Amino acid sequence: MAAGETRAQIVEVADRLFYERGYEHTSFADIAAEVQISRGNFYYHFRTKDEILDAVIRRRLENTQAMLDGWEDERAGPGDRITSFIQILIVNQAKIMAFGCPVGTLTSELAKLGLPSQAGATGIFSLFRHWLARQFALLGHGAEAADRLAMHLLARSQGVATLASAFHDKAFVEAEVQDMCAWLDAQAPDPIRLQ
Amino acid sequence: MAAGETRAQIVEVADRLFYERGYEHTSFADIAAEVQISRGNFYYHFRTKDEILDAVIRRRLENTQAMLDGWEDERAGPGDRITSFIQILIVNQAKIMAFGCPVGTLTSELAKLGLPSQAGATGIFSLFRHWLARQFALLGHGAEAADRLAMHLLARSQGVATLASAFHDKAFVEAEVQDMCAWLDAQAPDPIRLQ
DNA sequence: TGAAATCTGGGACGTTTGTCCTACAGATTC
DNA sequence: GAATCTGTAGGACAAACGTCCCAGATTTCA
Repeated sequence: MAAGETRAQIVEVADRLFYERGYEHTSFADIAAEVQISRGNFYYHFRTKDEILDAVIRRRLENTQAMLDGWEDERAGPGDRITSFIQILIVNQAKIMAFGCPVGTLTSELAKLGLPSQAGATGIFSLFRHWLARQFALLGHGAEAADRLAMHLLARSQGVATLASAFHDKAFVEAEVQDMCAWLDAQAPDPIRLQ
Repeated sequence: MAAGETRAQIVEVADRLFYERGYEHTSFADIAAEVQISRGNFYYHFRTKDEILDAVIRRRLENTQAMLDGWEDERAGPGDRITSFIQILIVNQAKIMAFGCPVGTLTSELAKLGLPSQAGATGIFSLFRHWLARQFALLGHGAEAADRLAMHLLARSQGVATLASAFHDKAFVEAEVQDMCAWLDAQAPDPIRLQ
């Protein structure tokens, strides 16, 4: 098999398992079994668990950045782009109700484990934060206000994800998404609303 | 030592360690070391890890109920009581910034582990949910609207806790708390506001 | 073609995990 | 005072963990 291919498969499976089972509760053997390689081969690509975690976080950073860039290309107005962010809760509803938000739950777990990779996981949050802040700035808000709005929206979506996985309540998620969209509509400071 | 005393100490330490390190990352040996008892003695009181988890969840249910009951006695109006709930984020700020919300992070972890105790952890959320809903009902909202408001506020505080532990941003927590209090002020449906 | 580099499989290591057993100390009861 | 019950200590167990080594298979390239 090609050089990077096995490695990429490992990272992809690890990414999924870390999300579904948690980092600590996922073992080398679990990942190797799903990729269908031996533990020895695994060790050739990743020598420690921290290395896999770093690779997974890097992968998530790249995927997140790509998703945000994609929205920036597809969606004409900043309001529509922010709406795309809010709609993640609908698009990924099934997974979120089962396992929570991938970013939030990983960050929480790493915070308790006290691993240095915690900073990387927070970095994924930062991508969303700064991207959202930029969109709010495009809506006409000053830098400080835009960041506050970004953090506010990020917090709300995190809260919805947490309660969604606790109560498995689809109607609650939909109501909150609608509420966030309505809130967004009210955040255009100038009379020219979302174009 | 008296019968229940050692047992109570075990549950108390386990409660703290499950919060600070996570359930999975806390071992029998960790708890026994902090209580300063032998693993053998530990086994006399709790035969499996699930038993400790159940005891910890029961303890949290009781403590939470006691806290809510206390607010019901101390605080005259439902608005003040809800404010007490929001203020948890300020009172427990240091711990929340370090380890997140005890309820939210435990629920997330158990959801990934697929343990049957997950229902118990969600029960702690339910205590807050129904207590908050009752307060909103006392403010004059119908049962359905009161529950929606309760879930909304619960979600917001969860989101703030998650981002607080990710970014360690004290100012953000304070701004969100202020915002939630302002939001609460606007939720009195009749002209007679919080008394 | 043959040597070198890359990739893979299978097993081994020391440690830690949850779980369990047994022996003993102190109190309680008859 | 003997017998019983309750609480404690310390060690033993198999399994799983992260980590590591090494002998081949495969590919690369001179």
